[in-house]
Amino acid sequence: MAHNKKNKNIEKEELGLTVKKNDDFSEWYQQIIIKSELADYSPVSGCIIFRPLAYAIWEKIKEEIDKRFKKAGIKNVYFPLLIPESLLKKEANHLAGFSPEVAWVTEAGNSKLNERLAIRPTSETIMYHSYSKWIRSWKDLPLRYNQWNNVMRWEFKNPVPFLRSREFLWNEGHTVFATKKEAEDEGKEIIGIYDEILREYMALPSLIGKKSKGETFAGAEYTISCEHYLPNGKAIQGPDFHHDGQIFAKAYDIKFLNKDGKEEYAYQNTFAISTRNLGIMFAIHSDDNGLIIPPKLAPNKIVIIPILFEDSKSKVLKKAQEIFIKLQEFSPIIDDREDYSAGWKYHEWELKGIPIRVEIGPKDLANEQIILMRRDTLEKKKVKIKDLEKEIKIIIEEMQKNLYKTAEKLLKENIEIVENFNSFKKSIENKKIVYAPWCTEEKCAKELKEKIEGVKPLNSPLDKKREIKGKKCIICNKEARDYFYFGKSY
RNA sequence: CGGGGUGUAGGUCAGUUGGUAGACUGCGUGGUUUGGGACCACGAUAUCGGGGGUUCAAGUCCCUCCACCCCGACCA
Repeated sequence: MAHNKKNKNIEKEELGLTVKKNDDFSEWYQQIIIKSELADYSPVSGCIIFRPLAYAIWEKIKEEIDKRFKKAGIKNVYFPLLIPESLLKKEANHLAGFSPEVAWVTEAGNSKLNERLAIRPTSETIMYHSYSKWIRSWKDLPLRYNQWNNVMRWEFKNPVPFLRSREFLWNEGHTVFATKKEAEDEGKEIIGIYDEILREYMALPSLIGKKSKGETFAGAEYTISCEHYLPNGKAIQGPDFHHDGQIFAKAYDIKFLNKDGKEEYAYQNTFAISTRNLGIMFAIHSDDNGLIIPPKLAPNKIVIIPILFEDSKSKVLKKAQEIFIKLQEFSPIIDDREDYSAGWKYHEWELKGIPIRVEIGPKDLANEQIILMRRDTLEKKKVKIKDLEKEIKIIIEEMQKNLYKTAEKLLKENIEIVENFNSFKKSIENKKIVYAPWCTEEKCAKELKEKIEGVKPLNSPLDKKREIKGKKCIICNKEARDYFYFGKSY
């Protein structure tokens, strides 16, 4: 009956995702985030609430990176949230880059402050103020500090959970060296750490390369970035590393006496990975059934669902409990709620991205087996209970690899190499990232942006480049100086 | 910040020429169920985004502010 059909539709709308990833990415993404209980909106526009699931994933990422930073000799510190306006103003480029999106504290209680205080959009200015006091001699170097904190950038575009929020969490590494070479060498180490975490934990490939002049961090000499490709055809920047040369050192007076007793400005780097990468990861891996979390990052890797019938309930529950104890290392969830059907639970946990489901029912008891379902392929497999741990470990490995492979395929299939403007335009219209020769002049980047909305140079790979000799810039047709990736940016 | 759209129960939405608040879902309790979104009964839940105005009467008309969504300039 029509009435029933209508009810059925509403029911579906309620519980699961109502749109497909390929049909309406933006709506799909929002539903993934809200319905899987990763995050929720807050009363402050652009500031989201990290619910336990999202925060646990972030904690794990943070833990792995932090471990590697510490091993590399980087120490954690904490600097204040508020930065006096006078300090923020010291480096002109840096200020120009951030001032449009700085939030200010102007009052305390009923009294106006003498000087406005910026809520940090990033901490160079306040940290370097101290650095200039702390660094006196070559013996004080290198100084390698990092902080895990929140920053605020008052974006005017619509906020999107994780991908573009006004407050976000990140690490900001701020290091100081006596020589340019030492500073630049650190770049390889840091990008190596970020890349490892992206690949091994988040199952995300990226395009690593040097940013163009126009896209370089405000106040840096150059920027190395990891660029990702989102399923909606947009490119988005992940972790980055900036070599500041002596620019900040000169603005903030960070000098030291070298071994010859001569005064020198220090060389600096800054680097960061933010909670934006959570959004990138959720967007790339998840599907029409809901969230998919790479198993290495999933706080609960397994959900055990006992199939309960009146006559066998206690036996099945008992076995499920045994398995629950046996699988503790995977921090399992046991869903023994009696007021929901098994099918309902399957949908719920798929939506929430639990990597592996263990089904156990009366038919399985006799054979000492269970059914395993993996979230990425939705494949089911019968497994003997004695082989459970072994099989789960295999599936976790395979799933982690498979997610990476699928993400890599998405990235590779969406890169096209072009050498003239017309095919460039066509590729961009087809939502590709384009690899093309460029004269590297900023006026060409500007012209490009005017000709094709939202397109910008992403970066230029550090190695394995194509031969640039003899190639022409796809915009001005003059001699090209480098190959760059271009794309519509998120 | 510019252009467009939307705000009614926790969620999705209905609400006719203005006449005083509805559905489904979810939530609570009890019972029957449970191998891919089961069912029955009862129950709680709305300052109709906020403020102001027109009117005998406003969810409905007008003004204003706010929030959210889409598209742009900016950005991790």
